Amino acid sequence: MAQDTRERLLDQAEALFAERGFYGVSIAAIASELGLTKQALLHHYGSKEKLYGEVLKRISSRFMALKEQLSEPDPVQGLKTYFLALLKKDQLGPHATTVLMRELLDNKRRADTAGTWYLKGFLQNLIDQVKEVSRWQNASDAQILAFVYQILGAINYFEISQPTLTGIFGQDFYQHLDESYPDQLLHFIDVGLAAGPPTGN
Amino acid sequence: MAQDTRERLLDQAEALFAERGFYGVSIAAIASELGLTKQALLHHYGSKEKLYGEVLKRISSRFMALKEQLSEPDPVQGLKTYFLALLKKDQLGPHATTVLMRELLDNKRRADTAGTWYLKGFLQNLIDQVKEVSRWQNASDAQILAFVYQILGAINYFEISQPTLTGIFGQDFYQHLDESYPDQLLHFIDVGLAAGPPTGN
DNA sequence: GGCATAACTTACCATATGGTAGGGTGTCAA
DNA sequence: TTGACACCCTACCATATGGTAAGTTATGCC
Repeated sequence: MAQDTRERLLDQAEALFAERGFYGVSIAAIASELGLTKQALLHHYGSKEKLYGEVLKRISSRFMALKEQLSEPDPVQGLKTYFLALLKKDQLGPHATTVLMRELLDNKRRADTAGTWYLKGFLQNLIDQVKEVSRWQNASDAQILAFVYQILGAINYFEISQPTLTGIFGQDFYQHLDESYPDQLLHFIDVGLAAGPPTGN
Repeated sequence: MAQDTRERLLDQAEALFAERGFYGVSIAAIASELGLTKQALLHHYGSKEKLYGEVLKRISSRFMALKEQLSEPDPVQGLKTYFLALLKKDQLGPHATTVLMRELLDNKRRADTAGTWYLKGFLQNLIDQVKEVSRWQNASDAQILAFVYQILGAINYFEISQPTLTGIFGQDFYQHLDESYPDQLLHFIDVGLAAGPPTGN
């Protein structure tokens, strides 16, 4: 039961941090959602910062677990399943990318590298995988990273735009867009990989 | 002079909202940066919410002004200059995209459509422009929007990742990456436009 | 049974925050 | 000169917030 409460607090924290950001949520609000007082939360996690750290830690461990998606015979196929796993939120939970996006935004101020260590491995995995693709074998790391970042941006930016896009174009259109987006993404991964890095012509 | 103070407050507000987010900044902090008290700010803008609204308003007007970039004889070239203008922050100011990204994140909760009206025109412009490209004439709006969103994501996600990427890979590598990114982006716009929307094969 | 410890609770506090009220000063038009 | 107004300030306030202190209850071990 105790472990259960700890975990449920972490779940709530992740959801609320994603929705409102670190400063937009009070620890009282998180605890209250489970019918507890903030002191229960402080008992388990010590401080708001530590709680937030635990949230990040759990998310990054989920990210690391994604690595196995890359182990496919065809490197292109590996990348595609990997990015698809990022787009679908099954393995990361619905709030992971949002929390990370906020973390990127706040990182300028925070300036601690605590939350970035796992990102390094994450990006390095992707870079190495792209290097397996024949057209990219002679590409520089910067070129590869730029390509990877374009895909990541396409995934994450679309993700956080959902409410806004729904508001603008209506729910039906968004649903249609959401359903076709994975194919669109895979298409452009294919095209991008096949085209290779830019040549200075 | 009065107008000057108003504008400087708005500038400061934009910068600080971008850095720390709406809840991360106090109006006292904004005013203090100019050697004023928060009451000076309240005198000019009434409330924190209204100030934030003015910040958004000014940013969106800058966005609208970008539209003229599209009026080039070649639609592909028009898109390229347009996206390039988004990537370089000359015309939008250094904080515009960051503020908008935060706004997208908070939009779920805010759920007001106040900040989205200009986005509709903005996206519609892009959609119409892509339709001018021969390979895309028969594409659905959803397909086009998906493509546009991939580019927008590539631009904006990269933008907010700067501090993190610098932390991970070092300043030199980031600078190199940053310099080559525009070409990378243009390359993949070219490739993506030339490839056309995905065909169901 | 006794006792430590986990898992909470109610009080309490210092601080920060957005906003109100009202005063002072300069400017400018009548 | 005087009145109005813009501009900005010093109080002041209610509320929210993160965190401490200390007490209560349950649980599990000896």
